[in-house]
Amino acid sequence: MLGDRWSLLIIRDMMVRGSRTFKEFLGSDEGIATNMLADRLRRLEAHGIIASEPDPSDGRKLIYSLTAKGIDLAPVLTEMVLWAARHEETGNQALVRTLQTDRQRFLEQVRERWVAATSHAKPG
Amino acid sequence: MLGDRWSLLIIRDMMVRGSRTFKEFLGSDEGIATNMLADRLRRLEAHGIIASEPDPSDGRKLIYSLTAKGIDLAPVLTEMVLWAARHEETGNQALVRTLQTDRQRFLEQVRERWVAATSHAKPG
DNA sequence: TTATGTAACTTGCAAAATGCAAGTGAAAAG
DNA sequence: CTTTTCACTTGCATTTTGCAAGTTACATAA
Repeated sequence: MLGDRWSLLIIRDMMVRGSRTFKEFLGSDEGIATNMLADRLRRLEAHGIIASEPDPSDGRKLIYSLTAKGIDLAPVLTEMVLWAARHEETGNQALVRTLQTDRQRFLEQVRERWVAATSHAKPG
Repeated sequence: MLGDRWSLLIIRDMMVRGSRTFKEFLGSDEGIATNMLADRLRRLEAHGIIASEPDPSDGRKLIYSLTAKGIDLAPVLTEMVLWAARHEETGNQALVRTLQTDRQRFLEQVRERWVAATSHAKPG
């Protein structure tokens, strides 16, 4: 269900880079094709990992966000980043150091940010 | 590099079920085809995640084992299992409870078992 | 020591997934 | 009202996957 090249990268972009729209996902380093991106977003939404809603200030845009199920993948992604840092050339040095220093704190912050963003999006 | 359907399942089988040979991998629930399995084992070995050596007591068999890089994926797999347990129907209830109770202890045991197995395989 | 079995693959081929390039339609900007 | 922008879709070539049927080297049983 996450066993393909793109799904976890999309989720990572949402969690780490804060990507929220189709165009922002396209801007990621890996270069996903538009049809693939559309398909993966559809599947992730079907699996309840992300949700989408129209942007109130721009009718063309859709805002994608992580569900609770999606944000719960943070520990998985975190361990992947730490593993890659130990054994592969790694991209985001700043993130790696943050995680190495205090992973638990980082995870709490991710969740807090998510709760804040979620609650003001759907008040009630 | 782990972004395909089979690689992480193979590693999981090695860590959780203790699979060590081609045939044992084939016996897994998911039903991987022999050509796929051969290809994935080759790739994982090329990436330094697993290693293989001939079975001294049976010249037909190859014994696959996790490298240090491979065993370091244990935290990733652990978090995946916990995530799946929270949000999906989950298979190995006993494992899930173990992880929920004391993940850190479990990871230490995995590593100890690996060190023991590795050191008597290559003494020195 | 010959026949049979088994382990770890390989090969051939059809089907599915992927990726590129070029649309499309609706909404926003100029 | 024309041009852009955004989120896609479509068509098609390429690549990956998966099934079934070999193949080769070793092991076991008669």
